[in-house]
Amino acid sequence: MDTFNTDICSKPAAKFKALGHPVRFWIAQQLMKSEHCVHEFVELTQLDFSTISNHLSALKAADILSTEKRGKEIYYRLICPCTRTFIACVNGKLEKDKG
Amino acid sequence: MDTFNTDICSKPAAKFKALGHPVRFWIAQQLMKSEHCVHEFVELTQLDFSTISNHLSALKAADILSTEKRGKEIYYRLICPCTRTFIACVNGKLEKDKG
DNA sequence: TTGATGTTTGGCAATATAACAAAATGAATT
DNA sequence: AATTCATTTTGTTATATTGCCAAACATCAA
Repeated sequence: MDTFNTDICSKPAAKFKALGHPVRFWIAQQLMKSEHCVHEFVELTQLDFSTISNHLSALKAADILSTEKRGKEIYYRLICPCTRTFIACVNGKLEKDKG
Repeated sequence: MDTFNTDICSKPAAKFKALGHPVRFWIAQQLMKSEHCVHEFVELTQLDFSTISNHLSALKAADILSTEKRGKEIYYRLICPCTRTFIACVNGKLEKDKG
């Protein structure tokens, strides 16, 4: 076992923390299928633009999302495929638990 | 895209939230290699027994850990291998970013 | 009963947090 | 240059959480 070291564990933990909010988890889940831009998320949540923007910033700060500007819009997408895998697995487990 | 639904997203998000704390992330990481019991974590963190116990409870409540009692001790282990995979991937990414 | 191993509860102080509104940015279009 | 559109940043408020410790409680084995 390793001795616990805050500095070492804070960064990876922050990634999980970023996904640990219903709205942010939902966003990541939507991005499993394809990229999307801010106003699409706003429409489907009924939340304020700024609220969604802040959630997206949080995910980006945790290096979970990347952005690309095309035309007037900014497209968000998942950086790491393992996020997809883990989300899928978590969802799978939850499905099983139901039945 | 799916409409956002709090009920649906809260449970999976809670799993991420559970891992979104440095100490809990570290615990999960240690359990990637082998099972351990409470006092081992206490020794290596210098935290109170109750503090560690609460962190373990949080992870268990999120269905990330399972327990087994053997003799005097209670052994904790990771339930889902995909957690291992995701942690390894997150760590790998962070390693890359450094270099 | 005693000792070892964990859990639960209570309390506190600090911190975080989510959300909205309004102002600001910046690119693209006119 | 001015305007418009998409998004971000800032300010604020209220709320909730949370992490931690300490002390009490539970369980089991010797």
